Amino acid sequence: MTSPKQKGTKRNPSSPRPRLQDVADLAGVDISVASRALRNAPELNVRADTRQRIEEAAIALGYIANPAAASLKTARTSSIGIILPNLVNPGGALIAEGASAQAAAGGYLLLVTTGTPRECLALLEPRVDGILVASATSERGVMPDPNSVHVPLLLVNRHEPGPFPGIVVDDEAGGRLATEYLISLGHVDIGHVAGPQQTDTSRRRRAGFVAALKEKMLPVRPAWIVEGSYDEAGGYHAAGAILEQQPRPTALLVSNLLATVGVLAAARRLGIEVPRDLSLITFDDVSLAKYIDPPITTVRLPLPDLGRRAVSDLGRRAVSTMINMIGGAQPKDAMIATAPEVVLRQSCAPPPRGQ
Amino acid sequence: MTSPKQKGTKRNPSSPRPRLQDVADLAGVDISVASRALRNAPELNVRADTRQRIEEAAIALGYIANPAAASLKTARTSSIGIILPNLVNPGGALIAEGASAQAAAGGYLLLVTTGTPRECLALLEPRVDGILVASATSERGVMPDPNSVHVPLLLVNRHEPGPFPGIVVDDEAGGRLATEYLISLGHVDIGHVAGPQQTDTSRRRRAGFVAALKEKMLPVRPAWIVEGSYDEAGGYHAAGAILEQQPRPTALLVSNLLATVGVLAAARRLGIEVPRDLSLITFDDVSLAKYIDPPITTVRLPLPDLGRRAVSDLGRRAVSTMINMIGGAQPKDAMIATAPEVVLRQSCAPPPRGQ
DNA sequence: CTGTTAGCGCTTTCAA
DNA sequence: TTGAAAGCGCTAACAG
Repeated sequence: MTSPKQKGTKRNPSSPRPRLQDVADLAGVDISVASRALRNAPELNVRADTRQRIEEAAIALGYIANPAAASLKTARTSSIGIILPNLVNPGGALIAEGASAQAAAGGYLLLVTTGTPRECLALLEPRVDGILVASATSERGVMPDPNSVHVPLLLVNRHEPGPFPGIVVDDEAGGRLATEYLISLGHVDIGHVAGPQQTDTSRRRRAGFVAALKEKMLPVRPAWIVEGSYDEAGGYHAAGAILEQQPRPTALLVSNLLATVGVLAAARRLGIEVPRDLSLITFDDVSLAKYIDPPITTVRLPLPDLGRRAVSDLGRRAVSTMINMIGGAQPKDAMIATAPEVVLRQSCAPPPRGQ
Repeated sequence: MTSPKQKGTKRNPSSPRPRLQDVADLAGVDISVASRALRNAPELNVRADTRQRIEEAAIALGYIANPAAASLKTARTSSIGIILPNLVNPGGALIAEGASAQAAAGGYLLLVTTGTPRECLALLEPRVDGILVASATSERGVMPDPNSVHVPLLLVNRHEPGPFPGIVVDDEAGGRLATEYLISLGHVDIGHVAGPQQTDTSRRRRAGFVAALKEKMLPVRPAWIVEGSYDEAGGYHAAGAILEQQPRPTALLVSNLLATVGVLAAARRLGIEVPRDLSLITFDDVSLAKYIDPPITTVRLPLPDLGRRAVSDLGRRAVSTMINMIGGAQPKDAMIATAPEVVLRQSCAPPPRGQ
């Protein structure tokens, strides 16, 4: 695929990158003046015409500052890191896209990595001014020693007791709202395909589910609450375990959309028709939800369309908060207050007669 | 969300990061010796016991090298950048995950960004040793001026005439294989929901489709080849345009899986049953394909399961190639040779009688 | 308003 | 085998 022995070749395929000194020379000024002019330094002190010469020189040369050098001097990197469990689950991808947009707006580059915080930290930490963690954090050994992290760290969509603040959407309210909606349709026997209970999000969604049932004096049956991973296989197996029981629930709150695809597959296998025999409601209002059969009723947490593409508000807020933290703020856990809403589609119906 | 005025606060929440000098002091050696010892420099020249003292000191202090300083000195960053159109489409996400794994294995950090190459370049280029571009590149104005890129650049899953090499899987063979499979079932009237024709991948898939039809002396009807974006909406509208025609095809090759979800929705709307009235085959063998209804027959290009999760072989190879390029290699366009294969599921059947 | 200067933390000759 | 020293490109005092 590549020629085998080429060791001595020049690394840069084209001309070497111009340095600030080159710009200064071309503009006929000192390098320090060029530095101030190009950075709009607060104590600018550069005449407008001088500055224009410098900017023209920079453009003429295609000058781009060397961030390593700036970083060495200023001890900041203008980058923010985010650690996700993976890229294929739409929840994380949405957060990352929102975060990326907001970071760019604030003059930061977002570095996206996948894995556990422990794995990613050594690589990421020295290259960024702050780290967002959207991976699961509750299991032992996935979080780094707090003493070994030297930049602000913010948990996204989870909070944990401990030194690190978290920013979350109100998943509990979402779980509660979804459950109340099912109850309002007449359902009494409601189960829950829960997400991995080591994630804070899943625990909060489940807590909302349980709270709603209790409030309406409906029974909470532990056998109808089954945990599964946030993907099709997780939903498939958890739903199988619930739906093979006798009696079985007439409605299910499912942890996320991918799992719901698995739940639908399990229901088909068992000859259970959605929504006639079984109502389904879930989270993550991404476009897939409205194209599958039946279109899935979801709870939308604040992940609105901003601009031309779906972009995660949570990701945006996480980055704003992080930029404040980099500036020295020490926020406590924060809850994004936007009220969740049910997006009606066709996966819910009143319970079958007789039940 | 954050306390408003905290300007003077220390930036680092905990102790300052230890420097190499601290390690050297603790080990009682010169900083340059510590540098060599920790990096396993080729001309090592450090006694084993000295080296052990240094390593122990590094661990005791939790030393992590400052990449900005190293980078400034060595003019390399140990990072590779990848530019994707977005994170929500599983194709790109898979490539990024594979690339990330391979980069880590080679001692590189993968920086993931989304957007057009032109947008991302200034931010990315000075921070990485090489750039992978998996965004669309054919439209005018999305690629940067070749003279302004000073690091190796590799196009992933596309190739274009011009200065930048590309690495692709054999999408044309995939399109051909998929079409031949449909023909082998007896289909004669076959349409194609094509991806955006400004992407090289889509053009190659389409070329394979057309080639297979011609080879078998079957008619190629332009009205049955409709272009749509790589998402549910794209598939929905393109399929609508094809299936509302009279006569309509009995089978469709669809550009990707998300689009196929849209095609299924369009077929439902028109009362067309899959696979009885219409066979569907697509690309992207991700887990969603086997859980939706009906499970979708796909062509698998080399994106095998490596390790515990689906990881893109294409992403891995792109990174290996890039690491060679960083070392000076100048590869030509490369085609990953693995033969595509049909993954049989339930979206294909012989054409309905009479046709 | 502009120029001089002293490093940021690390790597890499080169001399001891 | 180790140590001394010169920067990498940029920023930020401070002096002119």
